Amino acid sequence: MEDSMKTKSFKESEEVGLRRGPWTLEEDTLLTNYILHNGEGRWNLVAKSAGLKRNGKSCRLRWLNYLKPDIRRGNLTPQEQLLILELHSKWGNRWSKIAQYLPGRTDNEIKNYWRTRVQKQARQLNIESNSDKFFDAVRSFWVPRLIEKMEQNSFTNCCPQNNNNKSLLPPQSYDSTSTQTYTDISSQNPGLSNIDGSSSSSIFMPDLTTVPHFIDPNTIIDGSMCNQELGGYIPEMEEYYYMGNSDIGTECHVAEAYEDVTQDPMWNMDDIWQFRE
DNA sequence: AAAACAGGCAACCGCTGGCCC
DNA sequence: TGGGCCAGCGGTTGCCTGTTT
Repeated sequence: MEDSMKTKSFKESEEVGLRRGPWTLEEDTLLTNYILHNGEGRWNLVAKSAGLKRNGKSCRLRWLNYLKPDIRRGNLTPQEQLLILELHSKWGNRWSKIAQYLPGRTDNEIKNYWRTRVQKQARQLNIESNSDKFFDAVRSFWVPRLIEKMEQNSFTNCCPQNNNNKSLLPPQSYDSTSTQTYTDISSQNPGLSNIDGSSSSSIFMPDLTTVPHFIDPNTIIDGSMCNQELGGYIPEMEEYYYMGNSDIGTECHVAEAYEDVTQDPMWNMDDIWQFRE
């Protein structure tokens, strides 16, 4: 960034007495309390009314990326990573659009993930992160390994329960108030037409019938709840979808155990790339 | 133990497009 | 219709923290 521009902006902020840099706990509290009582509204007004010496932009960013109650924290799950890969292949760096399909995740977080993890791996492989070569590497190695992780997760977190009880009762929701349902939207949403495994121009979303490491059909039955995690969120429909297998339960909630694995270092992206060795 | 380095992420920036007057 | 204001977006920076030397 050009120094002169930076200096100018900084001076402008100083001239009107605006704070910059990291937010304090007190500022967070002021902003949160104000929004919870008055709603978001115009951000410049929010900043002023809340008694913050910040500009509206800064308040908006802080709220959307950090303070908003439904923000999810922790590592991205393999499911989320797959979805990001898929959606990025469709839309490129349209972070906010991609974020719409990952509830609780912010565009900033996804962008950071892409730059720090995906592009890092591309660099280490010495290939362009948007090149065909990289896409091939992702399709051939990354996706199967992510799916393998999901499979492990199925056995670790879901299947013991299901082995004891074959019922299709949904696991506990991570948000007990949520009534969001899963729907097979493979035939409903043209923008996601490839998620049912049919042929399409998409290169990332795992084809459940052809990806070599994918769970076998028997596992899908026994671990049906787990495998409904192979999906995403459709903002327009306010619904979750899962990929294919429309014969399994039509309503399901996100497993609580699912939250736990997001904290697990097993989801570290680096070990997914061990094929390099 | 301390310095150097690298990675991750929060926050900032300028640009763009939509809305309103 | 055009100008100003604002929110939202993607790109970039810089700080903090963990790791390595």
